[in-house]
Amino acid sequence: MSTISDIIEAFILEQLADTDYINLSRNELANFFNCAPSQINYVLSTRFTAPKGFLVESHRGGGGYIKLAKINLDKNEYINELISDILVQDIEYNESLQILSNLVDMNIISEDTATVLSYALSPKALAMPIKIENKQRSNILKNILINILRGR
Amino acid sequence: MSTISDIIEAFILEQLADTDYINLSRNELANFFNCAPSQINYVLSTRFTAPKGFLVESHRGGGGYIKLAKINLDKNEYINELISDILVQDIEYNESLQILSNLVDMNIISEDTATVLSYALSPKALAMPIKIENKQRSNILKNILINILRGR
DNA sequence: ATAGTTGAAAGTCAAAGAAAGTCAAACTTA
DNA sequence: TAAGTTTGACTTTCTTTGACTTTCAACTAT
Repeated sequence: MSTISDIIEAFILEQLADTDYINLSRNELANFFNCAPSQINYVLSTRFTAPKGFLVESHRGGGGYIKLAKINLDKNEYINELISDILVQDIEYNESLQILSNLVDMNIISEDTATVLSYALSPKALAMPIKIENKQRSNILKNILINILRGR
Repeated sequence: MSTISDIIEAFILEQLADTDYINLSRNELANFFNCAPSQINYVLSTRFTAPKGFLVESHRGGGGYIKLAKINLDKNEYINELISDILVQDIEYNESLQILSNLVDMNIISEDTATVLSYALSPKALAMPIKIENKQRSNILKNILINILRGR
């Protein structure tokens, strides 16, 4: 009935119960649960996604780790909506400016930061031989928001 | 988990805390930390790089040493150097973090802005089916700097 | 003095080791 | 059968180690 993935999920959730983030060792976890290391990736990518309120960050190599953080999804409707509805699509430069200005109005980022971000999201900054500008912009914005949510 | 390299980095940073430069003995350091001498080179070349604001100078032979100095650049000089020398190449995530930390030190951007930018420049934010991540990062940073220069 | 020798540094580079990531095939189960 | 799960081979990234090289200063012998 309950799969290994469910059990691992429960285990991780428990670790996360009274703290904002934890550091995992993929190999140790896999060893502990007697499963393939990639099973951990499977659990993380199916159960600990951004829309569900989690942020995953990792390092490879010696001393590598996986950091798993909770983000506060219910704090702000607008950001939630951005992450799960709006930013799943490609975003034009003008739309992104509108979003930035909203974020400033809501005191989520400062005006200065918005200005710098507008440079970062400009068509020139994202110009590339291959035409994926709007997807990039969307992806960048989404990542900013997810990380901002983690920090509060 | 922190590696030997991290520990050596912290040790060196502490030595540097209240002075502009220090002289290291590679062999003594390696001996102290019980590692291969070349490990010191590894730490220096990955953690004490020019974009992060360090200058390494050394002499071989008897009485040899490694001199490690913090450099303090003039604002505009630094920005110009970044634009014309460093950001003509592709930039790894770690390098970009070093650049951001420098920009904060020099009061070119605020700490908050740097944090948000670190999200925008993270491998995840720039992940795309096509492998142009480092070029994108460089391009975005360059555009930010050009616009900052223009705006003052 | 001058050239050559020696030993004490530091540098280089590639191989080995230690993580985590990817992806598709095989397996389960509703 | 379709969706979700499990596994394992292969890849990528970062760290550690060691063998070999280069440089320099001090010492020797002429």
